[in-house]
Amino acid sequence: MTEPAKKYSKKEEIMWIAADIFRQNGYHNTSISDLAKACGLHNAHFYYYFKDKENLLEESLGYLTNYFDKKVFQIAFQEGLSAKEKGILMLETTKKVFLHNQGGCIMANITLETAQYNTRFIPVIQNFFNKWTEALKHIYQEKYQPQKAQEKAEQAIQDIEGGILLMRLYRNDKYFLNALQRASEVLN
Amino acid sequence: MTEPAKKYSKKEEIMWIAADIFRQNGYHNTSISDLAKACGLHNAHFYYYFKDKENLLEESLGYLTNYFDKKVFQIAFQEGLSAKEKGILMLETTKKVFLHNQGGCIMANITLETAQYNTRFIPVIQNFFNKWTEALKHIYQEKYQPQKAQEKAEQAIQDIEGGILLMRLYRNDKYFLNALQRASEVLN
DNA sequence: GTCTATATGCGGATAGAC
DNA sequence: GTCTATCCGCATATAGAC
Repeated sequence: MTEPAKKYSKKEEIMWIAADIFRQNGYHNTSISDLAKACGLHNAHFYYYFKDKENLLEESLGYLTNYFDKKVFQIAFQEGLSAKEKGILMLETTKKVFLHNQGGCIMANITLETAQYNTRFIPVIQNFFNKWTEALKHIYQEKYQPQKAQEKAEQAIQDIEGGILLMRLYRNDKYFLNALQRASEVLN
Repeated sequence: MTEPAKKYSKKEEIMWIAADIFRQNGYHNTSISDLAKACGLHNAHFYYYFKDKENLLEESLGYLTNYFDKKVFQIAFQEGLSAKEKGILMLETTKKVFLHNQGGCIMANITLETAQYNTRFIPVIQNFFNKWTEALKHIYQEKYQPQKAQEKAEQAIQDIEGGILLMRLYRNDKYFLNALQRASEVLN
């Protein structure tokens, strides 16, 4: 979640910054002008890269899912580490990512803000949570049967997302950190 | 969460309906016109009851917290029931309330949509979660020490709120229902 | 690829008649 | 208390010059 070093395309840089603004201010409360200011672009120039505002967010969410997959979820499938080590490493990375820049999870935010009347973002966000669940499940499977590992993974993700909610509401990390702790204790 | 029978004031009826629209469509994506249509009022008439849109939501959230407290959270403090009975009754009521009308929790939605840049709704939503936590903690205390009961209550609420998120994302109740199940198993 | 100008509509909110 | 009319600003998006 820190700014990408160069070698990234202009479009990728825009998606990166846009995702951060959307996460903090919400979809409907973020204007093209807000994004333009943050990106150092003129309003109209967004429509050169993206068809419209929805498409911009949609592509940003996909880009971010890719980032999470490479930087976080893939840890679960690394060779040469024990389940406990992979769990701790992945949850430690999860912690850094969700605490970045005042914290929060754009996937959860967008889901709760729009899911009821707009299905456009649903598939890409489902893809994010599918990958996350698969990763945790894979780790938990070294200790539990597949069905049980799946349940534990879902429970951990729910606990973490609920923790992020309370963290933002009470401006206190503990709820989120406790959830991470519990997710790693599953492997004890 | 079903419509209130009459004997409620016009203002209460408005808050009730408005909360439902806000929950489904989000704060910024709900216009005064949307609310007016749903309430059978003219746009301008809202400003007779409420100072502005923010005040309308703020009062609605307070009204709803009151409703939850009376109908759900107070179950924890009823006389003549065992902890297990109170837990099951309270969680069963929780289930009905959050599954109503396509489901979702307006407190979580508004927090994630606005908490980063608008502190106005924070106190009333904190009050909601405080009351919920106190209620669950009180039930769990018949089996756990206060500190442990507090942790279990927070964990249950996080699990439930994360479950509501996944329920809405995947259009599948199971995540939410599993969380309720786990919250009641704490008492086994 | 980048910028200026602008179309067009809807948002929240108010004034004031009845 | 209720309704009509309306102000004003900002939103998304496009046209088109350079």
